[in-house]
Amino acid sequence: MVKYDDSQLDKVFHALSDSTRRAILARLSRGEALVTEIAEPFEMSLPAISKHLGVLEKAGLLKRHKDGRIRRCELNAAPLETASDWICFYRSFWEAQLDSLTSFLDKNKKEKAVNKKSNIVNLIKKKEK
Amino acid sequence: MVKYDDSQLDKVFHALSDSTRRAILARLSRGEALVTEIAEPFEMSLPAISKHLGVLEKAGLLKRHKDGRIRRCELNAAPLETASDWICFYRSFWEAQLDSLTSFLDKNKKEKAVNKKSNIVNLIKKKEK
DNA sequence: ATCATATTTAACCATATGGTTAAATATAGA
DNA sequence: TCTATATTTAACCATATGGTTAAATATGAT
Repeated sequence: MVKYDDSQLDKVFHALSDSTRRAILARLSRGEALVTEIAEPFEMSLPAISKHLGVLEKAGLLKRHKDGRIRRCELNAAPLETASDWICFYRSFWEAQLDSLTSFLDKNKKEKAVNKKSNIVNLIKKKEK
Repeated sequence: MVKYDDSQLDKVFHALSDSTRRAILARLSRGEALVTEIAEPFEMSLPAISKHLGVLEKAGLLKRHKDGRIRRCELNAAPLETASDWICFYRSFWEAQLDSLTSFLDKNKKEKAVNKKSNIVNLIKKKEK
């Protein structure tokens, strides 16, 4: 297993563990926004939002650009790659649980096979709908 | 953006936000284990480990099988798929930041293109080592 | 200079978290 | 039945978290 930066992962996963913060990231995925704009859809005070932005910033997921009186907030998705990599280690486990296609896998080409299987599984899911 | 179960994601990401718990999952990825076995490498009391197991269990990442006096713990990676799906929405963002290959992408085949690009990026990374 | 706007900081509060030790529980074995 | 083993529960503690309101700060506009 590859070695990850524990304290970085702590911060990123913690930042993602709150639905308000996930919603803020979703908002920023549609483009930069001012603090006030970010806060608007939430029934929460501005200081509360400001704290959430701080948590996201410390996790490296958000960058604040001071621009006169206002402050533009920008998504910085890079740290999500580390989180994604960490989770991906477990992909073969959840896919093995999902069904029994795993038995077809050529263990020497595990990663490629897993990707192929993933596509098959998605096709099956779509047909079921 | 697809709709996710917020409280489920809250629990899973929170469970992942602690390095002890991530280490426990890593241990379980090598196979089932007893509570005592899980606790062994940590400089922490058994009740502390027991609490961590509780957090993982509530997130659905761990299953405990009572088997006489002992309790076997098993990894249940399924909830990680939801977390992975959530994060994957942002893949194009971190890849766009990574370099400028993005400009080659056919926006109508974004997902396929992103996968292709991902491979290219990995190749480049390997060459750099 | 004054006032309004955008945002953060400070001080506070209730609850959650991550740890501890000691006691309780359940079961295996002598 | 008595004792040792495996694990959880209870009670406690310090710190962190997520929220509040009020005050401070910084800048733009009149």
